[in-house]
Amino acid sequence: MVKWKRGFRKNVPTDSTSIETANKALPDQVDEAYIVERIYSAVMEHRLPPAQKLSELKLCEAFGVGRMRVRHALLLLSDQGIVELEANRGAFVASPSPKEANEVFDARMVLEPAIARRVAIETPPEYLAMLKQHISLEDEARKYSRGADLIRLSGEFHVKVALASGNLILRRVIRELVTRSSLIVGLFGASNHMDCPDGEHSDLLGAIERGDADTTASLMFEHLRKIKDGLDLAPPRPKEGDLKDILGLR
Amino acid sequence: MVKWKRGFRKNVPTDSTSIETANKALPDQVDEAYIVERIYSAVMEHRLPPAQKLSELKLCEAFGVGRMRVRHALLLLSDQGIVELEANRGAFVASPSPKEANEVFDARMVLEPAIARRVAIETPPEYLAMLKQHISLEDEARKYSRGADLIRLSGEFHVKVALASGNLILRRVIRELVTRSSLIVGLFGASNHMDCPDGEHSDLLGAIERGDADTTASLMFEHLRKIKDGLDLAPPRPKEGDLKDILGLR
DNA sequence: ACACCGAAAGTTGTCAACAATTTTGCTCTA
DNA sequence: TAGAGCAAAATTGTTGACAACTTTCGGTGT
Repeated sequence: MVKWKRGFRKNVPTDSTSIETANKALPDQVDEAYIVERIYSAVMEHRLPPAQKLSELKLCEAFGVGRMRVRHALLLLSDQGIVELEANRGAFVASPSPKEANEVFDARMVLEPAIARRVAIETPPEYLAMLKQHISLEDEARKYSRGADLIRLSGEFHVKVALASGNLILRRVIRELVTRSSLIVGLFGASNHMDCPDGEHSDLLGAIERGDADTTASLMFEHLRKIKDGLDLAPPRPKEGDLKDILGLR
Repeated sequence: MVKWKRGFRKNVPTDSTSIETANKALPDQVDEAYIVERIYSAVMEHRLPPAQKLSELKLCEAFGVGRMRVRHALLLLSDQGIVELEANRGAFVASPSPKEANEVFDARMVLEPAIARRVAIETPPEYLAMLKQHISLEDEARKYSRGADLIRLSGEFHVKVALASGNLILRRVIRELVTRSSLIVGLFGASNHMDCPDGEHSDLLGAIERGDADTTASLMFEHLRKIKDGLDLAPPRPKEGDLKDILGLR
């Protein structure tokens, strides 16, 4: 994310653990980019639910870092729509409104087909191999019903397609949208897990390998439409105060 | 940019003046978004040249703000590639390498035709009017040879096209790329100002009005290609140390 | 004159204390 | 018991001082 060209950051030895549950050893250097990265991941894996409070203190302890680092990371995340800041109240995982959800998928349906088309037209072979390998990872996760992995992999596939364009800017844009989509699916996803349609990624890769640009683009478009249609965006999310409606009182 | 939901930071007219020289009355309350906005504008108008040092102290004085605000703004800008941070050395207006320049235009040539196509297919009429008015502004600037305005307007046109999709996410993405393009044109622009070809924006708008999606997309693509071809990206910018080569010594 | 070295000045990075605001919990009253 | 009001606790926002690092400048020796 943010790179310091000549940065040396001192060690922060801590065996403190995770944001929530996972326990990976912390790297020697924890900078904003790392914190952003971890929160990204946690959102992608539906481990951080929308509207989750992200307390500065707890994040400081979790990462073994001063408050400044955490605040910087949260500022960056808020700029990308992953986190919402409320003055004097703190940071919360974003909780997109149906309107915003629409906007995100709308944007994806415009951008991703174009990117996929471009990838179909010209892909460095190493990226093709990467995509193939990714599909097999997805298959494996599906085979053994590793749901959490499947969710993450489903999103990552789209990021990797963008990466296969060889253009890191495109990757960054899509990554941001995919992460927000993950929140959206968590919020509005219907019970029947239509969010990761079985063979579609594989079909897409097939079209890319054949160099069939038009098919690739339209497969991507339909794929996204299907995901979006699987959501339940109709009823505007209750603002606070509509609780009575929700609970059927009144 | 960053929004506080319950913060009363009065927001401010975001019109363009310079950071350094022009003196518009500062708004009552200056927040990060305002600073970011102003630096954006200054870059768009080629008033902040690439590699320009952005000293914290000077920015603090210019905006009449504490160091924290300035640092937050710089962090956000660096995340968007407008500013580069070097540890212990400070912030500089980004100075894209030819490779990065390629990447930016590459991304634009993938994304913008897709967005323009979408706009051609379906545009709310108020946005059409906005685009028309913008073109007349450009014409006027050209007529009276107001070069600085023309540069800014040329870039803004692309942002407004994205805005005409009605999708603020798309607008944001394009705005970021256009701003970086402005830096790139400043760095690599050939002397003959091919950067803002005369009638092309007008042609584009024509195709949009006709609802001719394919033509719109291809006009946009060619337009960008023309701009990119007008750049001189061939010789990798000298890294420090290659001075001897440049001067023909050795 | 030139290169090298070191101290001083200037700039950025970090931390801790303080101020402002929200949230929590308690008490009192109807 | 429910609710309003108030004080305490907790959390966030801000400021200023200090540490770390870079750059500049002047002196020294060759």
